[in-house]
Amino acid sequence: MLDIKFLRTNPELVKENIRRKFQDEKLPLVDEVIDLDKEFRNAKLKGDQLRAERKAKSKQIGGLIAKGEKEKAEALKAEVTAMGDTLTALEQREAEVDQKILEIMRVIPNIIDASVPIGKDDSENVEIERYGEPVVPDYEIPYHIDIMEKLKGIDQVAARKTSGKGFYYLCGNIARLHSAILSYARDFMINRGFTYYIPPFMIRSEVVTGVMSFAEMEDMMYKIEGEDLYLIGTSEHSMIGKFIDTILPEKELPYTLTSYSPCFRKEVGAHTVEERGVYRIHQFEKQEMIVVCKPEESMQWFDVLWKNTVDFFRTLDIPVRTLECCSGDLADLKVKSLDVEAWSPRQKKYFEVGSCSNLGDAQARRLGIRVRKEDGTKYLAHTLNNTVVAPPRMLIAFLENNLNEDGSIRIPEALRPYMGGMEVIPVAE
RNA sequence: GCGGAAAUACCCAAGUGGUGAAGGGGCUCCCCUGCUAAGGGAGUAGGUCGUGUAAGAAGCGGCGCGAGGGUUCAAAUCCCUCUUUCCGCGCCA
Repeated sequence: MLDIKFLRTNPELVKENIRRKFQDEKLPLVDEVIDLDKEFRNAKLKGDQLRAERKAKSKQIGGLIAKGEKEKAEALKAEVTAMGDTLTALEQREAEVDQKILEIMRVIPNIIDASVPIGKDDSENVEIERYGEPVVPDYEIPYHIDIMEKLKGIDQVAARKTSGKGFYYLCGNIARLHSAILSYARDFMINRGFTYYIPPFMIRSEVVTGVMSFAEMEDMMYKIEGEDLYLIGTSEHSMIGKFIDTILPEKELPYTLTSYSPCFRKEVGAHTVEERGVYRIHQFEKQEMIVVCKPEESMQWFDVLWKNTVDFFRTLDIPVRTLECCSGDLADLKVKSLDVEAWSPRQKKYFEVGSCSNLGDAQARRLGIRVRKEDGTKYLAHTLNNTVVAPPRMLIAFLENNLNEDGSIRIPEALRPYMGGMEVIPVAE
C-alpha cells in the first residue's frame, strides 16, 4: 500500500508504475482517489471545526448550569442540537470516503524496484542463475506418486475417504523423510542466526483482513465454524500479524525469524487442487523466513533470504534456479520478488518450490509496523518473507533427483542424521 | 465452559456526566552543592489524522482512558457487544 501523500504529489509516477505492471484498467483509480482524498480532507476539516465548536459550547453549558442560568443553557443546548444533523451527515460522508480511499489504495500497486524486469505475466519472468547440473538420468523417472507408492509412502485412497480430494496420508519412510526435511530446515535456519518460531495455526478475522484482501480470503482461508478463527494459509499470516500496530525499538532490528507451521488452503480460483499428486493440496507444512528490518537494509536481506533457500536445496543435491518475477507477475504489495525453482528430471523443467519477496514499507504501512529511533522519531519498517521449504511439494523434487534406477532413494549426507543414519530408502517388499 | 474482579501515560495510581484526565515514581533539562547523595525549579498523554510548511518544523485543531457501537448539549464516568488479564470452580493432551 502506498502513502496517499506520495500518490498525491507523484500521480504520474504512480500511473507509470501501473502501466509497467500492465494494469491499465487501474489508471483511473489514481485520479479518483486524489479527488476522494480532497473530499475527505475537506469533510474532515469542516467536521473538526464543528466538533471543536460543539466541544466549546458543551463546556459553556456546563458552566451555565453550574451558575444556575438554566434558560441560557437550554438555548445553547438547542443550538448544539441543531448542528447535530449537519455533523452526523458530515461524519458519515467522512467515514464513507475514508473507507473508499482505503479500498482503492489497497488495489493500487506498490512501486516496483528499478531492477524489476518489465513483462506481462509469468512467461516473461527472467532466469537469474542456475545452481547444480540439471541431470536427466538414462532411466525413466516415474510420476512422484508412483515413486512414493513403490516405497509404500503414501495413501491417497484413504485420504479421499476421510477428507476428500487434496489430502494425503504420508507413511513409513516417506513420512519420516518429510519430517526430517523440516527438522533439517529448522536447524539450517537456526544455524544462520534466525530465531525459531512455532506460531498459532489459527488467527482472528481481524488479522486475516489485515494481511489479505476479501477476495483472497474467500479463495484461501478455511473458517472455523462458530468461532472468529481461521486456519492459517502460511505461517507468515501469524508471524506478520504479531507485529500489527506495534512500534519496535530500532536497536532490536533486524528481526530474522524462521517459523514452522502447517498451512491450509482452499485453493479456489485460477488453479485447482491436483487430482493426482502432492503439488497443489489443501494441507501442507512449511518452514518460512520472515525479516523485519530498516528500509536501507531490505535489499541486502532480500539477497540473503533467497540465497538461503538456494543453499538449502543444494545441500540436498537438488539443482535449482532462481527466476525473477517480472513487473506483471509481481503481486501488488511487492517491490521485488524471486521464485526459487527446483529441477524436475521427469518433466525436464524447473518448477516453483519457494518464493522470496521484499514488500518494502507497503505491508508495514497497511499493518502499522513502525520503528522508533533513539531520538524518538519513527518510520515504517520494511518486511520480507521467503520459503525455506514446503515438504510435500519439495518431496517431488527430492524424490525425482535422488531416485536410483531400482526405485530406491539416496539420502544426501546432510539429511542422514535426521533419518536415523539411513543412507538409502529401500524399495518396499 | 461457569462465576467474580479488573484494563487510564514508561511504571504505580486518582477520577460515578460538566472549563486544561489529579498525584507519585521514573525520565529530560536547569539551579544549588568539593564529588556523590539529598534539596529546589521546569518539562513529560503516547499515538494518529487534518491544518500549516521547503519540510515528517513550530503553532493550531480533531480523535484518543483495552476495542467497537449506543445514550447525551456534553462520556474515562451510564448502557450494549467483544478482547485481554487476575482469582475461584469445572474440563482437558
